[in-house]
Amino acid sequence: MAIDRKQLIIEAATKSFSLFGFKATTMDQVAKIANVGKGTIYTFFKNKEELFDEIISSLISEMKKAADEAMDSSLSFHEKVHRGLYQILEFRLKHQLTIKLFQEEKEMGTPAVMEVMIKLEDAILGYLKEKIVAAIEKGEIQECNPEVTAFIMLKLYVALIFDWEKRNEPLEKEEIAKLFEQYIFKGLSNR
Amino acid sequence: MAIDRKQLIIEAATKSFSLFGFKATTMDQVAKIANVGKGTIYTFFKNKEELFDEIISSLISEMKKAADEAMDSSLSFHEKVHRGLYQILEFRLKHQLTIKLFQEEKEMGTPAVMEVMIKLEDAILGYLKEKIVAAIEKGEIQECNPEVTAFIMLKLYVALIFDWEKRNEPLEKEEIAKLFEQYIFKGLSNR
DNA sequence: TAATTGACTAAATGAGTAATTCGGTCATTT
DNA sequence: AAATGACCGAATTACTCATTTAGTCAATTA
Repeated sequence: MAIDRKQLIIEAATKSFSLFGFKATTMDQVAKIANVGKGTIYTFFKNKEELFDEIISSLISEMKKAADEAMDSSLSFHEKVHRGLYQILEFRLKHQLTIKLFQEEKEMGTPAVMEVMIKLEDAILGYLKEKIVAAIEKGEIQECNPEVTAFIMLKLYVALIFDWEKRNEPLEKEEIAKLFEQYIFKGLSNR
Repeated sequence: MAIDRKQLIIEAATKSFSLFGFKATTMDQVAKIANVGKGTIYTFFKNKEELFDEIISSLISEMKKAADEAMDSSLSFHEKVHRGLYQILEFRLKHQLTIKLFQEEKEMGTPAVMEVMIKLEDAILGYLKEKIVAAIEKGEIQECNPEVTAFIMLKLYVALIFDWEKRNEPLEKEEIAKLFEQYIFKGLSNR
């Protein structure tokens, strides 16, 4: 069988997006890295954005897989959410592509990138929401609005992992888990 | 007594910063609005940034005053924090200057504005921290790290008031209070 | 003849630069 | 002594034009 040109293109584009970002990646460059004529790219993808989208979709799948693997059905809901969310946010910190895109979103506000970041956040929120709905059904947690709860959990994590670090010493993974438990799962009150 | 030129300048600058932002406000413009020679501004303020700073300092005082007034010593800690924080964040939504600066920070990243926004956040966090320390001493809430707790409370509020609205129907004041109570003060857990 | 290619085009970009604007000063005026 | 605005160098902006880029399509290849 001949070489899988589509796969070559995806790999080349992923490499280039990770290295230079979306805007600074040219289709000529992708074609060259993939050892493929530029026209060939357009037989598989309608345009640059669609190529980008396909790459992001696999990224989202990878994230879900990583989160699922970090969970263990024997764990409490609280531990599950903590490990899953932490895994997803670690992903952001470790994978070149997500780092580059995060930076490009902030610094240049490239529209295609902004769009894709919203998609990414939606995927995380949807994933979380599923877990929350299941936990309510199983009676593991109180009745609550799953949408708002997913939103609060994600924001709290992002704040603790990314925002806190901007002005303070980073928090340890265990500290974050403890804070998460203390606030979301126990509450501060004395009564 | 002759007209208070310093006050005129402050008022003119506040108006212009509110209307056009920091960067787009020129000292000539401020002088013209204040009906004052440009040189006069420099007898009261070292430079444009110092003028800006003085305006922000009064803004912070105003915020503190508004928050204090919204609290009532007969209220529970939870109600106090909710009302105080809500007041402060309402302030942001209602006052032209804070709206403009918030926008300028995001869209243009003007250095002087970024600096001032950090100062503003620090003021809010410091204020919150004080209230938390007092509440721990009085036994109204559990032992906790006041810095982190203030940070979490502010982030949660900002998320619920500003970020949630970006993609969903705004939450009512009462809903926010309820969510705040449910998560920070009671916790989600069933155990 | 179906898949692949790269020269080509119109549109977008950005480097270079000329012109303008701005923050801050200070000699003059009030 | 206080206030002013013309003035200055630095910074920003507006503009131009050469280059680059996404996407097309006629020619080529297998």
